[in-house]
Amino acid sequence: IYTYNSLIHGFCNLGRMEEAVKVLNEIKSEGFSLDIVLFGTIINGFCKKKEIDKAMAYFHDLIDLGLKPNKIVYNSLIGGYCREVNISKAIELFDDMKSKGIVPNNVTYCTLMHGFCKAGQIEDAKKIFKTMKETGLKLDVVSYTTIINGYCEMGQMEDARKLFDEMLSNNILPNKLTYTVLIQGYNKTGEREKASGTFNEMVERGIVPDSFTYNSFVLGFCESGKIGDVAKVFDEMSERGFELD
RNA sequence: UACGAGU
Repeated sequence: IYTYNSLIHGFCNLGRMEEAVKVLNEIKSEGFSLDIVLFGTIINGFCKKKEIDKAMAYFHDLIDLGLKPNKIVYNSLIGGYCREVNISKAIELFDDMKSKGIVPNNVTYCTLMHGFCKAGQIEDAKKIFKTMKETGLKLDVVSYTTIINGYCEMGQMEDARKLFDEMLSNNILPNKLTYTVLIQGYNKTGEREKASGTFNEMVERGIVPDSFTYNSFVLGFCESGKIGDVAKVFDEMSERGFELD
């Protein structure tokens, strides 16, 4: 059943849900019973494909079979609704999960914060972040990067930087996503020097930029018409063995 | 064996 699940997971990652479902049905016809992990895999697959209705159908199926939805299943579904910016449905599930005694974790909260940010509800995202601290959850790099990204999208770079510093003082190490988010934020506000400073800081910390980081960084130069700097970065990328696509 | 952040 682990093997089957891995196979289904693979199809889900490729977005090939018809085949994922086929494997799931094959398991049933071979007389195995579906477990919560298999449901979790298929539900998450449909959530990622923005087919939340199908995901919800499996959610009801598993309940009908007498299985109990767990934290992962709820997190996936909450993420599915957030992806289509249906915040009220996401919150409905969030409440439902809590009413069943399931305690939200970092993933749950980050998913919600991300959803709020996407919906432009940064204030609500901030509230979630506050709740996370109050409940004594161990914030991690994803928690911080998610909320920092919310501030960056609003162009509130002073606050973003404050949170970044707070993160450091809590001994949570930023990664390339954290830095990329900051660079994009500085691009948004037109603070080119800070974008460059952030990029340099990242490299000094020994964090290796990837194509997302470089793209964001270069975009800043493009927007200010500094084509010469773009060429410089391209050269550096080639030296680092990056294929320019 | 399934869930969260960046162009």
